[in-house]
Amino acid sequence: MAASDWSEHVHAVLSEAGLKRGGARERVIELLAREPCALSAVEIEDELRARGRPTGRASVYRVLELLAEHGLVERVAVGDGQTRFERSQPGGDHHHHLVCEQCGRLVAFDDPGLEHAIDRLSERLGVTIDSHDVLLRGACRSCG
Amino acid sequence: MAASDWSEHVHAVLSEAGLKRGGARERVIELLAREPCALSAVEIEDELRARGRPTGRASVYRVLELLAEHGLVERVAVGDGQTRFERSQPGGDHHHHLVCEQCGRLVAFDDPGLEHAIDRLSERLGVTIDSHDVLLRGACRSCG
DNA sequence: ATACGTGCAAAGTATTTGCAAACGG
DNA sequence: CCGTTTGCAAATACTTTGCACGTAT
Repeated sequence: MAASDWSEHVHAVLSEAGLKRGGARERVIELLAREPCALSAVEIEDELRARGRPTGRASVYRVLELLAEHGLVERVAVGDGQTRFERSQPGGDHHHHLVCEQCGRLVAFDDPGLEHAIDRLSERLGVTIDSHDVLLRGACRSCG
Repeated sequence: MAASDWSEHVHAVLSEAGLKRGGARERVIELLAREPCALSAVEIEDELRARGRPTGRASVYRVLELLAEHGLVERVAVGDGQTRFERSQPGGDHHHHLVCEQCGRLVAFDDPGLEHAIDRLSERLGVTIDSHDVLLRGACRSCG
């Protein structure tokens, strides 16, 4: 799903829910649409300010919470004390992350074998899995 | 590895590192030795106080940090704003967690298929993976 | 008009740090 | 003794909440 499609999808869902548009929300959505990978609320706030579109921190958090409730963004926990967010891929398509222990960068990847292993695991355990996260720590290609 | 073995192992490593024993550290280690699954610093502090062995919060954090540095505990991030800790299994043996969205409980499991999928993934991506975490969200057996 | 949206400031929670006193080897 | 460990309190960092004002429909 392209960035612009995601943004349209978000607007459709929110308007369907009877919500109105507003500046802060538009700014956060626009930013997330272009930045596909895991940003924290503070990073979003800083980036918006840097772009000359300062936005209240509370609004950023509220927008992210709203988007998460509607399944429009995913929360990504990297294990530092911050929650990161990224737009979700409605096609059931999704990715996971590798945190490079040297440069600190977040690298996204996907792997059908991994997804398959999780499906089989769900059957074996006899539990229902709504969502899952896989976090790898190691050295990325440039650092390794 | 049994609880008492872990505790001995911890003492051996720390004494090897030239560290001295102290009350707070002993209390945290003893608790972790008996509780094999993911406790947060605050939970540890509360539990110790409940057992009539109150321990300063800062000490709990310092002990956990120390144990983590020596690879004696693993950090487990469940995505609520807290870091949890559990003793690590030196046999290379380790487990992952399912967070039940209904009762909030943490269920541990392990799965060779999953570990295998991650090994193959590491080769495919051409990266070095030092460690990994898998977090499932869903309904546990009692709730599902 | 009337709900929804926003920003500020204050409060809340998790974690870290500075420091002086207590303690272990 | 001397360096480690501890506890308290203060500082930090992230996130949430209350409230008055602004705005979209």
